[in-house]
Amino acid sequence: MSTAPPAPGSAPTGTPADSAGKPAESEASAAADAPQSEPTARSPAETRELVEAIEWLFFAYRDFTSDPDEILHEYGFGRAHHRVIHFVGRHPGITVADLLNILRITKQSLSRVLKELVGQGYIVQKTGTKDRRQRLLYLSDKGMEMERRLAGPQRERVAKAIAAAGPEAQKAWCAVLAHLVNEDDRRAVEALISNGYVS
Amino acid sequence: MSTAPPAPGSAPTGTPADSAGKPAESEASAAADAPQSEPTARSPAETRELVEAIEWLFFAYRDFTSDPDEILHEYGFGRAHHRVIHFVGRHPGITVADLLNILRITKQSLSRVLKELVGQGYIVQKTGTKDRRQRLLYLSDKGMEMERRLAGPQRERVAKAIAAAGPEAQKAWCAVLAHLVNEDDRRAVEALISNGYVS
DNA sequence: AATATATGTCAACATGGCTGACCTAAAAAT
DNA sequence: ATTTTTAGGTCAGCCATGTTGACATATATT
Repeated sequence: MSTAPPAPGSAPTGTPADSAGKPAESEASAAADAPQSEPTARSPAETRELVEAIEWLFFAYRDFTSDPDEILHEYGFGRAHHRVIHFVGRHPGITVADLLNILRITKQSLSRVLKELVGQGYIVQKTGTKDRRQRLLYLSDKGMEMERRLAGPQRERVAKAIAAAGPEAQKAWCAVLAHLVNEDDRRAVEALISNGYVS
Repeated sequence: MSTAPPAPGSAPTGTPADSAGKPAESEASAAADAPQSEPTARSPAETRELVEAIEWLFFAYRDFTSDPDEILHEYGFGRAHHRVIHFVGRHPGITVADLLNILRITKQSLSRVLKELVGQGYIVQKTGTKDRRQRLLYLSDKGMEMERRLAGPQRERVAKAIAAAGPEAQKAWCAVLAHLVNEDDRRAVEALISNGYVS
């Protein structure tokens, strides 16, 4: 997706996210005000590599989201729409509550884009059978076509990047990404991602 | 930084970006409308791994940007401020034009946050010596302290993720990230990142 | 029958993108 | 020396997409 997760970080939307900067933090640094665990001591070299890794993430995310953003513009949509289209596409029949949990936005924000997508026929809603309060969400044919257009260039970009980085890069890449996710959420996200290949 | 690159992808402030979704694209897929190169044919298994990698990036970015976002809130700032603070911190004396090129936003947008940061004493400006039209940007002591507070938790997160993924993960991780950046910009970004460790 | 849940909706507001027009001072070109 | 270009700023307004709070409805659950 071309999203920069909500405001969290943005940045490049996404809005890619923001990173960190600067030299060898004197002890005073991060512990200054936050009730967090003391920052692990690191050598200047380690700090430097860390800062560089963070900046690469910023720039990578900035460009990663640029392809879909352009396409979305043709439709008059934004990143928020892409996120919804993506997750509905990957989890046909997903509920509004699940979507809210994934996107970490308010129902009012979701409502706005969802209304547009349903109104213009990209997403269809069906009343849940087990629980009739639920609105199960599906892509229409039109929605699937848009989803494919959005996904195409982004997958191409990621595929090339992984290929260029060598054969074993994919596992390492995903492992780091997984460990960037909050520990509390990691198992749930993993379940979501691996069971998501519905059809 | 907690940015989600501009809208591009958007999100957690690191705004996280949007990803892609869905099953084994029938040939028609991404080439449908875009004048791009034909999407490389991929097996369902390859597609699946690709989609999963993209989703991990979304969730990783979402959480990656969450730490600074909270701290920024204390100051009454947003991700946009973090991005500026970060790059000024890492490139003392950076010009407005360079910053615009990195952030890929308009000068009016940058102006808004820069004005606040300068007004509240987090950033100081000096007139360029070679070219007196330039305003060279530096963090004040106050700005450096904020920068350290913002960077701390984010570095901690990345350091732990890399450590958890194994020793050689860092190189692979950065290699993939570098190749996600637009090819045209890659060399410039690399130069920026590696010469950035100024002090 | 009472309560809790899933979802929707109205209204108002904040942030941070954007465009367009226009201004100044300094550098570079003629 | 005059003109043009460049670095930067500024005003005004718009748009996308977050937020909070209050309230409504239908269905499940107790």
